[in-house]
Amino acid sequence: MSSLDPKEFEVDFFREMGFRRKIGKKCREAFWTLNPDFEEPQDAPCVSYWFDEIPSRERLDVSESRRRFIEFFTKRGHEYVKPRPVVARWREDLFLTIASIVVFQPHVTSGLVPPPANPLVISQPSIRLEDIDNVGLTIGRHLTSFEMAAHHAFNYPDKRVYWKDETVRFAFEFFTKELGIPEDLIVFKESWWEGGGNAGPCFEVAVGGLELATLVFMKYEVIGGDYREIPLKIVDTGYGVERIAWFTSKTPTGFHAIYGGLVSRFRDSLGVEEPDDRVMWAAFKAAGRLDPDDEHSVNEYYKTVSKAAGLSVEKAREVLEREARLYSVLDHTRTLALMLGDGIVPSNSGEGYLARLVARRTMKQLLMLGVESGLVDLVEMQVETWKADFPQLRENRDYILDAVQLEEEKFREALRRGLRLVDSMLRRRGSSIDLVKIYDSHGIPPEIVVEQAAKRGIKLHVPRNFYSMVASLHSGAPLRAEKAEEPQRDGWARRLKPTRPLFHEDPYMRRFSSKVLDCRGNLLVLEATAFYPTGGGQIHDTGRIVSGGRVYRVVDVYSLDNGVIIHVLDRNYEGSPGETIEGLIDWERRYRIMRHHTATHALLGALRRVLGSHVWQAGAEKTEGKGRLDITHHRPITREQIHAIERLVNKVIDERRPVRAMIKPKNEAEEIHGFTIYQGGVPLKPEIRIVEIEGWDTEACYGTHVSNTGEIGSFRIIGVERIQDGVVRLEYVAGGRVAEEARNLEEKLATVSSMIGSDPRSVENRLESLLKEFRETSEALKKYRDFWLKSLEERIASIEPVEGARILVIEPLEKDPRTVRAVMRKLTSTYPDLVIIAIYMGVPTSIEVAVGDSVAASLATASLVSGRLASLLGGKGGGGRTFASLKVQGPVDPKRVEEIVRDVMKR
RNA sequence: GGGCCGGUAGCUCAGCUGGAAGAGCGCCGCCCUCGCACGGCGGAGGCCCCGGGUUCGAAUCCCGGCCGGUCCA
Repeated sequence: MSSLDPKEFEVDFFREMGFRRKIGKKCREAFWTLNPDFEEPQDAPCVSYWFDEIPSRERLDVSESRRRFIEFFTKRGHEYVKPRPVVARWREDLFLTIASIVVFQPHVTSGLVPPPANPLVISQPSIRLEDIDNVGLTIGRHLTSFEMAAHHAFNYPDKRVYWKDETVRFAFEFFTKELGIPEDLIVFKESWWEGGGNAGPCFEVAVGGLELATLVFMKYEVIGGDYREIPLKIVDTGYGVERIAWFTSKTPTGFHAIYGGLVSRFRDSLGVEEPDDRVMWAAFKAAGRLDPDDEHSVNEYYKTVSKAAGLSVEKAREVLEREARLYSVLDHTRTLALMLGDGIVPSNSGEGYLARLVARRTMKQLLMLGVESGLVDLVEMQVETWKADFPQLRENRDYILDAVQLEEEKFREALRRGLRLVDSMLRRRGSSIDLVKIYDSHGIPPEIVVEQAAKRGIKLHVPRNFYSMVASLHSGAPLRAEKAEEPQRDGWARRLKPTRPLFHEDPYMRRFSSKVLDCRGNLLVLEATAFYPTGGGQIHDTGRIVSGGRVYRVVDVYSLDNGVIIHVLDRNYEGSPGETIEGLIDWERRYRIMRHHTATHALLGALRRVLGSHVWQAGAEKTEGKGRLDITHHRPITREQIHAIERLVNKVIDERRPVRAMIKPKNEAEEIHGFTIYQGGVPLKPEIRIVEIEGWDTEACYGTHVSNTGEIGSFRIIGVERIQDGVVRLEYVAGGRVAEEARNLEEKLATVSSMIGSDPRSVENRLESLLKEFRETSEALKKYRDFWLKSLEERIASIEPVEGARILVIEPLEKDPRTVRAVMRKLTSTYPDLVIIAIYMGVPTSIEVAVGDSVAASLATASLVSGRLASLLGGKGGGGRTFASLKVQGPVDPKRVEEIVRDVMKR
């Protein structure tokens, strides 16, 4: 926002209290304060940390900080809302929950769905990975995972809750009354916030150098660089729970405040010696001014600490670098636990990659500390430490540790592979090897390569802008040709009213009548339809539409965003709007699809029970022939697991559980069933359709289902395949298709049996004897080859040499030129004076020439022989010193070939 | 979803400026030994991922696909 209106920041409270607006002398930023001595807005990197000098009433750890905040706001009319997972399952445009407002985007912020409470208070665990490489260095300012405590108010045009003035008062009261911070130390800096398509003015609240909260007043929508005021005005605050803990604890680093006793336990496991208190407090004082992205600032930081603590700069750097690694391991392991605890499966794409990224950055830090393994133990300590605050860590403990274990193994494997490669590069190319390329293609962090090179006595160094070099490698022209905009054949239908979905009212309806709403060409829109449109992983129905004695086939059905369902007919519709038609669904097909669809839900329930709750649907398709479900899972599924899953689904079928569909308000559905309902995506509607298999599985779903699991009949998994790292695809059949599948297998077995002259009962025995026969034949063939070789040698013995070369022309019976070549090679290496010509008669005839070493040296090379042959026989060819080949169009007389070769030798 | 790297003997890989498929380890047999290990000699083991193309000739070059790895959205 170029022209920020200063009026945006004038609140009654400031006037009442006598706050003054100032501009920072160095920082040039506007701020509000009661303190006549403040000349800067009191946040890093503008001023140093000095909050250690501000007395705290009491020391609050993370849990207590959170509790106090929530209590403060619930006492002031805010309703508590439970935090959501750190994986933003309800967002299609975001992988991780990066702030509390993300919880309400986009459905609440756009006005589509009311907030779950208003005003509300929440403490939302959030993950941000942008600054992952700075974590540790800034001793607590940067974290990859943190809790954003927040109170939100949503002001609608017809319902005002509260706005800037009240928000600022709350902040002031919380900091002064609840935390006991002196009034004149609190500073409100004017700023501007943007994110997730929204924007607005904000205050950053800082005390003693540490920013503790941001108060955002979201009132604009950002559309292509333009700011448009929106009717819904949102108070979006963010208080750093970890910062409150740090502020009140007065520890030299944030990590000491957040992790408490875990710091020394990690210190012991990683072998990082505890530095002198003086060094740490010197770091504290200097860290506020540190800009971690600026090499110069980082060097200044080490210098400042070394001076204050009486150490050499090298020593200060060494100590602080080791400390930074310790802290980043503390931070990353908690982040990893949280990500896995909310069910992320590490992989090489999507949010899975982000989990892998965190795991690998952690292992890199461990390696740099000289620690080879033990990530699992560290994560386990985090789970133990935080399980009361985040129950998902306790619930998914086994999965978390197993996934970490696997990641550790995979990284070790990648490292082993990569390092071997690096080694051979170092040997071949020395110091000119490309660190960026090695990282990008093989995942070996540059620091590790440098270390490896040092072992071989080669000095390399990591460029300062290493990661931006990696980034620039990826920015190169990803411009793909935009898909040619399909001609909008159905634009006219966008203005129609939504089609009534009869398939929801009665999924068993197979014939219906309705009025034609509109039609163009072969596209037909009805008032109501029982034809299911492709969607939610379920394929569309087919069938017939009968009108005025004419019968049309329905070949495709799809729906527009506005709920209008379009039937695609096999030919142009000849009727007109208003007339009544009759629709007939291809019932056998539809019923199979329904069974596969309900089977899919039953299967997912079984998968989550057998494999764990990290299992999420990653894609699905249900057709007449089979069901297909892709799930997130880190390990290959074993045969035993497949059997257990299959048994469980069949049990659910036998239990005849009722299947119910119902429409529920979004908030209520989420509250009752949790986010696991969003397996197949997130419907952006205030009310969503829920399909529930009683006591087994509940999902938001648009599809048609049978009314009782008993109708699925039977279930069988017919295929399991790993389609990418972290994703497994299952294919399965239900009902009558199970018998068909069994029949097909049986037919195949019968065919195979008869192909080998047997029957299904004795097929194994027959195959065994065939294999034995094959082995014996192969051995016999080998003997004949030896025999052939011997007979050739006899012939060679009787050949009259020409100019000292013996010429042998053969027409091998062998089809495989490789075998013949082996023989030719063997002979020419045994008899260096030998020239062998092999002729494979055919169209075209191909000829191969092998020349013994001494002939090639003194008389003629193979390429010379083949060249002569080619020019005299009318063919093409060439070759090397001892071997050559050529092709000739028609048949060739071996005698003539021999003559030509003799001539070549005589020259 | 995209970029990059790779797919050759059971394993690890070399060969990749086109010209007769290789090494080390492992396996089998023999020698050595009372026996084992070591050592020595000999041997078996290959759809060079698949499909097209270029070429007299492709593991090697080109195009497409499959699979794996990796980085980034």
